[in-house]
Order: sequence, then C-alpha cells, then structure tokens
Amino acid sequence: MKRIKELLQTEERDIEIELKGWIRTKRDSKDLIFLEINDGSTLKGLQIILDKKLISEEIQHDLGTGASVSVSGILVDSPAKGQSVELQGKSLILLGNAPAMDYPLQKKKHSFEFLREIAHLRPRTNTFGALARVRNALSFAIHQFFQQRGFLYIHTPIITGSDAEGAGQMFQVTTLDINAPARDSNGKVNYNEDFFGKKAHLTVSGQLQAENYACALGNVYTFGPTFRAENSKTTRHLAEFWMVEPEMAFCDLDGDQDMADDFINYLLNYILKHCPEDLEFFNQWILKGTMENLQSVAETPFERISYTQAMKALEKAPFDFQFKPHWGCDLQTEHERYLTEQWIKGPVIVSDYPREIKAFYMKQNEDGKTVRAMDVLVPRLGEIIGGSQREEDLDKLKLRMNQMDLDTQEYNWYLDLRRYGTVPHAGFGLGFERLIQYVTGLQNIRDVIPFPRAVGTIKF
RNA sequence: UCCCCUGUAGCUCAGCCGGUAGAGCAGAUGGCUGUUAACCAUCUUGUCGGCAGUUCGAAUCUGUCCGGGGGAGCCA
Repeated sequence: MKRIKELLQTEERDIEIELKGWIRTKRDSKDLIFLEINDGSTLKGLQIILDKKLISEEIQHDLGTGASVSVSGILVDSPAKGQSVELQGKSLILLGNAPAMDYPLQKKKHSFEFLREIAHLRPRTNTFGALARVRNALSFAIHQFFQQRGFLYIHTPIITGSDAEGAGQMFQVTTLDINAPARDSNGKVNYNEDFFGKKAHLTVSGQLQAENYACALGNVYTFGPTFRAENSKTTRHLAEFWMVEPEMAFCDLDGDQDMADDFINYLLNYILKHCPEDLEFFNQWILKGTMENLQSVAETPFERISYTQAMKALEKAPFDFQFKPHWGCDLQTEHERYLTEQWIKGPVIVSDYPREIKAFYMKQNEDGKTVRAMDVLVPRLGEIIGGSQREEDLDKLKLRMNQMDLDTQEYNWYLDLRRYGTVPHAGFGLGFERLIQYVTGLQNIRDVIPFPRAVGTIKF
C-alpha cells in the first residue's frame, strides 16, 4: 500500500493503487462523487473520482467528512484544475462511517479553543497534522544535530529526590495515603514510610544529572519530559513539556552561546528543508511572514549583548515601560519584546545577568555582581533557551548555596563533581514546545503538544 | 496568585440603552455530466452557561458560581 505523499510525487501513471485514509470532503454531482482523502502522510489529500453506479446509495450517504475508506483504482493525470493526479476509483470499502449528526469536525475552520476540547480528534485537521509532522521532524533533527557532533544521549531520571532544583514548583510523587499518611512522633508526615524512603518529585530539569555525565564523558544531552507545578495560565507555559538539555565539559559561556546559535540555525535549516509544505501552511493560515523570518534567522548568527548593555538600551527606549527597567531587575516580558522586536529586530542572546536573579549553580564573574548566564530571546515568545557556564569551584558553589538557603547535604552527589576532577562546563535548556511555537507561529503552547497538561487541564 | 475580556443552534458569530431569538456554515430533502472547503432550491435545530435578584416583562440590568480566552508574575 502506497501513501499519498509518494503518490503525489510519483511519475508513474495508469497504475493500480490501493489507498486507505479518511475523507476530508465530499462533492457530488448527478453521476459522480469526488472525495478528498487524507492519510496523514502529507498535508495534501488525493482526489478520488467514483461513478455513483459503483456504490450503493446507502454507502454513498455515509461517505461524509471523517469516514474511513479503502479505495482501489487507477492513478491518472487529472483532467481538471486543482491537482495534477487523481485516483479513478474502481471499488470502495467503507471501513468506518462518521455520522455527520455528531462527528464534531466539519469541512471548515474551527477555533483552537474548540479543537482543544476535542484533542483526541484534532490530529485529523490540517493544522494538527502539520504540527505532528513538524514536531516529529524537529525531534529527529535534535538527535541528529547532537549525534553528528559526538554528544551522548543520556536518559536522566523523571522522578527526583532533590527537593528543589532552582527551577520552580514541583509535583510531588508519593504512594502514601494522602488521607491518612504515615506520621512521625511529632505528627509530621513520615517520608521514611514513603515509596522511596524520602520525599520525591517529578523532575523540573535533567541538568544536574546531565552535568554528572558531562563531567565524565565530555558532551552529553538529554531530551525528555519535565514538569512544573506552577499555577500559571499563559500561552507559554505547560505543566508537562519537553526540554532539550545539552551539557558540555571543557566549555565556557562563549562556547555555550556558539552551540546554542548553531543548534537553532541547524534546526531551522532542517525544518525548512524537510517540511516546506507544512511550514507554508502555517505561513499562510497561522502567521504571515513566518517562512521569510525563519529563513533569515537560519542564516544569520544571533546578536549577543550583555545584560548591562540590554539595560542601557531599555533605559534609552523612546517610551515608558509599565515596569521601569533598572540594573538588577529581571527582564520583564515587555522588556524582552522591546529588545527582540524593536531594538535588535530578531533573536538575541543576553548574557551575564545579575547574580541575585539567577540559579545557584551558575558561575560567578569576577566583578562579584554577575554570573555567566545566557538566555536566547526570540520575538513574540521571549525566552526560548536558558543556559549558563556552571560554577566549578567547590567553595564558591557552597557559599552561594548557603546564601540561598539550600541544603548542601542534599546536593553532596552534585558537589562531588567539584571535589574530584572538576572542570569548566556549560550547558543550556531549550523548551521544545516554545521552539515549535516559534517555528509554526502558533500563539498558544497548548496547541503545539498533542495532549496538553496545564493547571486545571488534563482531559484525554 | 493578581488584572481584564467572554459564554446565544453542532461550529463561527450577530442581537444586549428590557417587550421572550437570527445569519453563515454544518445537517436533511431535491436538483446539477468533473467538482475543488462546488453550486442552486427548500427545510430542521436553541433550558441565550448555572443559580438568585430587580421588573408587569430579562439573552439584554445586578449579584454570585462555573467554563473559556487574554495579560502580569514565575519560567523553558
């Protein structure tokens, strides 16, 4: 059985074909039925022409949007405009009908809000089919990029015993009876009785474990799900999302930035080459200008500025921000958008942030005020990558952890990297769904993952 | 957690200075000798998100609860 993607490309004609797929639209006249069939292999469908005499009236009636069919026929040049080839049907089997009275998808545009309510059926639409193909292609490209460069793919754990990893609220994992948990003599929950013998959570990042392997094997990466229990209802946050985290030994912040830049450029070039049809669809229906923008970004290195330079630019901005920028404050959404959309007019890497607003593990600069951190900001979305050179000096790291009230005992295994054969190393995290948003132009992050999990949302 | 918007037919939406509902699409029926999200004609569909209040009268005004969306913060 050939798929539509192949059939649309083949030069062969007058060959016998068996095709299976789902009906997108039906158009009929007195004697003929035209079906457009999609099988998911590509955005476009194949047109089937059927003589009404070949099919019982009962089946004709059931050939509506959403029904699944198997058609045998001859692939021919189409005499009509609109497609170059079509299938002259000889026989048709209705595999499963989709009663129009209650099948929710129609041959028209639906709102994203409505499609979210039928997330189990939305992959049958053009947009979500294209998204699935783009997600797939970019996942593959991510592995290919790192594999070509000799990085090892490390499977970091999903369940973690660390109480906090400096990256937001965590989901607790427990087998204790939440109505009557084991308690100690002080009446507090006794985690010795819990499954792991201590408190456990879903990971918020594979970074700390990736560092362990980088500091043994050189260059590694993880690509897996991560979880944040933050109560944030926005178009850029999910409770469960996928993150790519490379970690490189003998690498400083400059090398980290180079890698981030190469990485994004590679992914954009890959997707432009392998999914042009799907991207063109997004360009036309979701966000005009995406194609052009991706092409230009894929070719040019990112601008790099320091946080301090960014602050100066913000202070000189020709209008007032809601939140007045000052050295030491974190970049607000409005600041990021100004920098990327108006000042640089493209993606930008901002580095060397104030120590106070960044995580404990980031390498401290000699100025005593800033750390070797970098964020890649893109227009419309803001932060798509966050990374840093890690602090490899044991004493400095411990001091910082104490200042931030972290239990160094809990992190002994992490500190051992600095005790024994410590090396400069660096890495970053890329939010996969934000990358998909960037590439497709889709506004809401809940629409770029098959089954979104967000606060209050876990149907399907 | 805070702020704003919104909820009317299966879908998208109009009606909202009060007088108990309407369009397009979808659906049904018929027509059309190759259609392109076909076209033409006819027809069907509603606890106007729930509850309470104001009023002779509420889709319309008020309160409240629930759902959806957007923004902020946090971040990827």
